[in-house]
Amino acid sequence: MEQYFSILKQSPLFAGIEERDLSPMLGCLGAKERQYKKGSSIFSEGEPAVYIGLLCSGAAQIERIDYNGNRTIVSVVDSGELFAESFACAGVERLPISVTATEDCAVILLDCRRITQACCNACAFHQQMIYNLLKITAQKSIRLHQRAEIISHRTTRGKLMAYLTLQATQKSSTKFTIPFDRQELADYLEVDRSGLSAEISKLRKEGILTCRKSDFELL
Amino acid sequence: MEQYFSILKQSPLFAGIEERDLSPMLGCLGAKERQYKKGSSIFSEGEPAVYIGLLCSGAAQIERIDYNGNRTIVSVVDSGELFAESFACAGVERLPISVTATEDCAVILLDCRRITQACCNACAFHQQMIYNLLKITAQKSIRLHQRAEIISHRTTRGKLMAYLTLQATQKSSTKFTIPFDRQELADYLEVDRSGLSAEISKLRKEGILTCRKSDFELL
DNA sequence: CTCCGTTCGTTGAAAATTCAACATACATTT
DNA sequence: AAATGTATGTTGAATTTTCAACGAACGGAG
Repeated sequence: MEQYFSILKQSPLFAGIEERDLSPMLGCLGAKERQYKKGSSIFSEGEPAVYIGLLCSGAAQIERIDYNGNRTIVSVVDSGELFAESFACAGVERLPISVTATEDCAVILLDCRRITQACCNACAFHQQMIYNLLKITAQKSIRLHQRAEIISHRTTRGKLMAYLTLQATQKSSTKFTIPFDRQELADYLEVDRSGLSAEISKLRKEGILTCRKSDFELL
Repeated sequence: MEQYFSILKQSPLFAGIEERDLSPMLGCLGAKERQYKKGSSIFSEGEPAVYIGLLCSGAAQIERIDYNGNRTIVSVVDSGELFAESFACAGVERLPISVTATEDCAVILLDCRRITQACCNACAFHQQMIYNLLKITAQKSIRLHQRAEIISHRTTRGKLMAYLTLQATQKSSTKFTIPFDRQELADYLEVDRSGLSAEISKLRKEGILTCRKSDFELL
C-alpha cells in the first residue's frame, strides 16, 4: 500500500491530512488494494454500491451498456481520481454503471460506511474526509453537467464542437489530446461513429480544425 | 423565517438537527429569505456561485439557454429541495445554469462559505450539515446520471419511454403526473416538441400508454 | 358569449442521423 | 514480405428528426 502514498497524498480525498497519518487511516478505513488488467471490469452494473474507488495507476471509464448492446461512456477516470463515490455516498442499493479498466490499473477500495461513520481511532480525520468528499462529489456533479451540456446539442457537429471547445478551455490551449479513439468518442457523444468521422472530415476541410488520431487542434 | 420551520426541519439539509436549534443556526449561517414571482429568475447563468438555495414553497426549474435561444431543462426543483448546492460547494466561479421559478416561490439563500467554514457559535452543527450536504450532493449526482441515461437514447421514442418508465418506477405506479407540459418535456428530453407530440400519439395508438395533458398511464 | 392567447396534435418537406458495407492506412505477427 | 487485425474514412440508402405552418381544443378575460 505504501507504494501509492505519493498518489494518495496528492488526492483531494486526503487534502489537509498529513502523510504520516495515511497508514493508520487506511487501516482504520479498511482499505483494500486491487489490480486489474486492461479491459477487465472493476465494478459491474448491478453490484452493491458500497466501495469508493481510488485509481492509483492506469486509466478507466465509467460505462453503461443497454439491452441492445449500445455502450455509453459516461466519463473517464484518470490516475489519482475517485470513482463511484456518488453512488456509495448516496446510499443507492446497486450500481447503475460499470467501471472498466482501459489500462492496467491499481485501485484502492474504501468502504464508504467506514468513512461516513465515525470510528474510535481517527475521528479527527473523518470530518476532514467528509468535507473533502463533499467537494469532490460537487465537482463530479459539475462534470456531469458539462457532459449533459455537450450531449444536449442536437447535431453531431454541435456535440463535437461543444466537446472540443470544452477540452480546449480545460487544457488552456487550442492543441490537446483527447482520451478517446473514434468509437469511444462516438460513445461519449452519443452519435454514430461513421457520422462522427464524416463530421470531423468536414470540419477539417472547412479549416476549423486539424487532427491526427486523438491529437486535435482548433484553428 | 419561522413560518418555514416546518419545511426546514423536513429538509435533508437539517437532518439530525433539533428544531430549537434552527433559529440560531439560520442567523449564524446568514440565511436570507427571498420571494420570486412565477416566471422570474432566481439565479441567472453567469452569476457568482456562492449561494445554496432552499426552496420553501413553489416550484422551479434548472435551465440553460444556448446562444441560439434553445432552452434545456436540466431538472425540476420541488418544494423542500436544495438547488445550486453543487456549484457553490465545488467552488466554481460562475453558475453555468439558470434557476427559474415555475410557480410563485419562497426561497432561503445560504452562503456556502458559512457552511463549509467552521464558525464560533454552532460548530457542532456545521459538521452535521456538511455530512448532510454530502449525501444530498451525491443524490443529485444520481439524478444527473438518470437524466444522462434518458438523454443518451438516440430516438424520441427511446427518450420518452426511458423517461416515462423511470417516472413509473419512482412513483411505484403505472399512473403518474409529470411536472412538464409538452414543450417543457421536449426541452427536458432534448427533442422537437411536435415530434414528441407525434410520438405520444403513436404510442397511444399502439396501446402502450394513455394520457391526458400531464397525466400518463403505462399499459 | 365572443375574443384571444396558449397548448397540443397533425402534416409534409427539408435536413440530419443511422446503418451497412467497403476502402484505406497502419501496426503487428508469422 | 505477406498476412492479419484494428482503427479510421467514405459513401449511399433508409430512417428519423427537425422545422414551419396550420387547425382544433381549452380556458380566461372582457
